[in-house]
Amino acid sequence: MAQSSNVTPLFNDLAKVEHDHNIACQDCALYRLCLPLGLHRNDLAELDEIIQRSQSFPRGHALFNTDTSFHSIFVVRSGSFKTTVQAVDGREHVTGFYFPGEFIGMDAIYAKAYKSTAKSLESSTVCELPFEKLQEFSATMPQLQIQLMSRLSRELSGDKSLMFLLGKKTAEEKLATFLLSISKRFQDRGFSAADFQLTMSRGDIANHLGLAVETISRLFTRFQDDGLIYTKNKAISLRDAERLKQLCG
Amino acid sequence: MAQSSNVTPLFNDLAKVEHDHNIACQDCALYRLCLPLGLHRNDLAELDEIIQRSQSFPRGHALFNTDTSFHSIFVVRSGSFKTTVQAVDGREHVTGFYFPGEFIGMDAIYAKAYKSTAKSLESSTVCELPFEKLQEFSATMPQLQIQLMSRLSRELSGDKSLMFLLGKKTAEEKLATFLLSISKRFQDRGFSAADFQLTMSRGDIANHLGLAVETISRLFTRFQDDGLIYTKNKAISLRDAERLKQLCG
DNA sequence: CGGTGACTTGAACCTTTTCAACAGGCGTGG
DNA sequence: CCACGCCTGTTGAAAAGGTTCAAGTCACCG
Repeated sequence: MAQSSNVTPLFNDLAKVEHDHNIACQDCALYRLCLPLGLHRNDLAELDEIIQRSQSFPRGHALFNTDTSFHSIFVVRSGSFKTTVQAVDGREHVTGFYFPGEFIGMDAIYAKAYKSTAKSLESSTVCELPFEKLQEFSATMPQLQIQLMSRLSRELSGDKSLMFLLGKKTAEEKLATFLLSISKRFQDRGFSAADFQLTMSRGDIANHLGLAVETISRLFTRFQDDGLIYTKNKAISLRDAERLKQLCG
Repeated sequence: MAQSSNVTPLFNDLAKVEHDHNIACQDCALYRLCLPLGLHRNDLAELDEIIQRSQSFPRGHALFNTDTSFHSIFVVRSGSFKTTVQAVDGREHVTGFYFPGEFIGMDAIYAKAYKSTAKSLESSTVCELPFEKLQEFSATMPQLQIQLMSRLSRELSGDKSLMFLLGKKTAEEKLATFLLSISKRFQDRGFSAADFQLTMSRGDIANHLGLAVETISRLFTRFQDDGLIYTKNKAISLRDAERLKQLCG
């Protein structure tokens, strides 16, 4: 288990990502979740050329921050990341968590500057997509363009849900929603929906959900006492996803 | 003052929008804020053809809801809108307010279905952009494509800030931030940054900021007592924008 | 094995919500 | 044009959900 901590991948292919830094898009286990989906074979080969596959970053590595000049958007290849925005007074908000196949840095496109910071939560790798070239390619690959817009739109839609969560949900509903969201994303990636590692700290979860760490801690305890989940440090098992769903509000 | 309630436009041109439903993009006062910015003259003329300019909607008109089938994204031409997302239990969150030149419905692109509802806050008009055609055009107009991505990206970035606001700011900071944001947007549109009409209700503001109506009401009173603002029903004057800015956190 | 940071637990506190009552605008219809 | 009624907004008092503070435990890493 080199870079991704999440137990045994159900798709054998997914293991490949961990070991080969230079695997091509068409052979990548993430293909069906990733940008190239729907591209013609030739186009894909071309796109493949411009993608820069990173070496493994250690936990806590900053992919970019607000001082980094904007040239690329990133796709998580293995591991996981968090993004944060900061206020002048130092307060920080965790705006999202990102897993393999998910895009980071799209909110930087319009200003051509990163407005946020991205940090790895564990040993991780990314595919770097130089934005200029991506845009050039889009001009001749309508499918690529559609994919990019689609990605942006999906994140937008997710953020609206997150706004609802932050603005309207109770602590209990927030955590239940969060756990199921993570579960779903692991499942989509061929991992168990019930048992997984929370790669982020309790502090990160609390921050992301607009709660205090203590509240998260208490909720974990209560959920466990109620037989909804079982936690042991970073590991978590969803014991009653159905009841958890009902708690989402 | 037919459709837009916001006092006297500083740009004379802006008044035109109010009266001529079929004004072309290149003659539109919103041009510099809108999608066509940067398009070549010929391309613009082509784009112009596919844009459907709406008649005036009354206050409370639903531009779309989750049952509407997705065909178009919209640009506000005059007036203002709010978008909301709903939970199964009926709870609703106001995810944003939209003013002339701003885009509505971009979060629907990826699923080809509206996940939210858009309602006019006053008598308003929109430009409807059929999405299929927009995508066709984008294939041959790189500038259009860039504009669309840019718009999506900007909204994304704004939503991250909103998440920070909802998750980390106090009631006071939330309202101060909100007022300055609205002020800025009016200013960008050639209206006074200091004096304007809040076209949305206190309830909408409260909901959007994740607060109770009573809290908003109390804050308005307090801000007024402190000489920061002056309110009379929907009308508001920012008396001390500097101090307001310091309250934003 | 020891130290440091992450997590947990308890208790007091506080900001915001909820409940309740009232005032004020606005639109409708007489 | 005024009166009525309803919805929106305001204000006060009580309640609560979550935070903060404080202390202690636990896991991980050098």
